[in-house]
Amino acid sequence: MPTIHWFRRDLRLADNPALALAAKSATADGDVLGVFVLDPALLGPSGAPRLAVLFRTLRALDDQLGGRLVVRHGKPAVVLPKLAKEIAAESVHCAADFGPYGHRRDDEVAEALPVPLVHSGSAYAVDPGEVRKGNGTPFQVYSPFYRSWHDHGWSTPHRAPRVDWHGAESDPIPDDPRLPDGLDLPAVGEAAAKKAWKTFKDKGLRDYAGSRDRPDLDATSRMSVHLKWGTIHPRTLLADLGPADEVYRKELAWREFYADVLFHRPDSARAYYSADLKGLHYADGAELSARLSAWQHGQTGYPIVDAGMRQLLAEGWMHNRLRMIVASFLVKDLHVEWTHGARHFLAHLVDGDLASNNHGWQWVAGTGTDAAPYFRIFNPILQGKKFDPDGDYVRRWVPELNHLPSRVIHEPWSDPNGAPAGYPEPIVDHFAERDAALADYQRVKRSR
DNA sequence: TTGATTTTTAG
DNA sequence: TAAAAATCA
Ligand SMILES: Cc1cc2nc3c(=O)[nH]c(=O)nc-3n(C[C@H](O)[C@H](O)[C@H](O)COP(=O)(O)OP(=O)(O)OC[C@H]3O[C@@H](n4cnc5c(N)ncnc54)[C@H](O)[C@@H]3O)c2cc1C
Repeated sequence: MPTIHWFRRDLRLADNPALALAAKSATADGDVLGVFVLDPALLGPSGAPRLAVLFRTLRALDDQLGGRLVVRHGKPAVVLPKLAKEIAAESVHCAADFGPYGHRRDDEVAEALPVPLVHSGSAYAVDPGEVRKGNGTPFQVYSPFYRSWHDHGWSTPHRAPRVDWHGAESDPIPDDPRLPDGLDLPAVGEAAAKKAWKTFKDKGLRDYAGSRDRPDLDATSRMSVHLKWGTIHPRTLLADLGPADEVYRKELAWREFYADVLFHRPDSARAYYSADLKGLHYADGAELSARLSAWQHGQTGYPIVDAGMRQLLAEGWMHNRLRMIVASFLVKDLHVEWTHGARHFLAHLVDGDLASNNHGWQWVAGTGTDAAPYFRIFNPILQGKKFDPDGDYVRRWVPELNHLPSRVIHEPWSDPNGAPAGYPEPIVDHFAERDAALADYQRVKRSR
């Protein structure tokens, strides 16, 4: 009898424990049916790069399965039972999916299925919820989590199982949405992920610690999109790291930390982890929409912010340093509640992930666990000068400023030749807004 | 992990 | 004058 492997965020064959189990469980030379459920709730309001990356990843997987990947539109709790009956499957296998809806949705699926739903593995080296403090409570601070996580360890990667793929009727994988002209999305799929990792491991890892904060250098691994859809598993990355690669390992551990936090506090996906700052004054009405729109379209008049936001719209990716700068600017300079920014990010990032994104935002907004204190306010001019010292990153994304010398590119209004035409004036005065944010913070703190 | 600004001090 | 240290949110 055949089994079903339900592909979720594990769109790969190698080191996929659930798939291995599905293959092993198929009795009497049975085979495995691989299905991906295109749940509208999973996609949400997604930008074109994000959708294109998913569809391309699915196409790559379909190729690996010799065209046998079964794609079905709908809710897992409806699609999977139907499919299981259709092919008289013996069991359904999948990786555990953590997050606000993961478990609840899976209970629903398990209940609706005529056969067992078997979980194994997850998208993390250490499953969320697995490491805890000595007293059994979850970690709230990163560094002790890291030590415990590291001590816990993980298995070495396994090879892809040999699988005979079972066919069934499939909905077509949707065509790519219209993309901006000349856009180069990253190559996706398991083979591309492996290749990208090898290139980074050989060429980028050594300089990572020193260059990871420089958006102009493109010195990071860009593995986030692959980790998002599971075309590579973090175990594979971790297995290649030596003692000298501590900095990179710690970044991977942040992803695992946030997943762990979300596991214990599923509500923190959309709601404040800590409600302490709920009383801050935030823009609303017409002011909110005007500011949000200027920010989203990269028209704030702060070059480093605009460069980042334009890259996000165009490519669906932004350097970590830029994510922090633009998030800080939205929350502390434009006084827009972090939830608006998080929604925009999630729709457009090709690596958009509930745990990392929402806790990244809560880190910036000062509402998360182990977050940056609210009073730590980024100065967008200084950040630009420090981390994009020659202005090359800004020039790449803000052509209006192409001609400016490095000296003034992060503050074009101070150009002795006058502010450049076609580029907006600063939407707000950073120093005034900084003072306003601090004053409001004091007010909220006093009132508590 | 991921600041900014002001003040002090070395050269 | 720039780097280091102290202080500030
Ligand atoms: C406001 C904000 C929102 C973010 N949203 C997301 C998101 O939706 N999805 C996402 O994957 N990352 C998110 N991050 C984290 C980080 O910015 C990206 O993971 C990173 O920029 C991806 O590029 P990279 O793969 O080249 O990173 P590298 O520097 O090469 O890091 C390697 C891997 O480590 C992990 N990692 C690195 N930094 C972080 C971090 N701060 N938090 C969690 N994991 C990290 C990622 O999986 C990344 O792929 C967010 C950060 C902030 C500040």
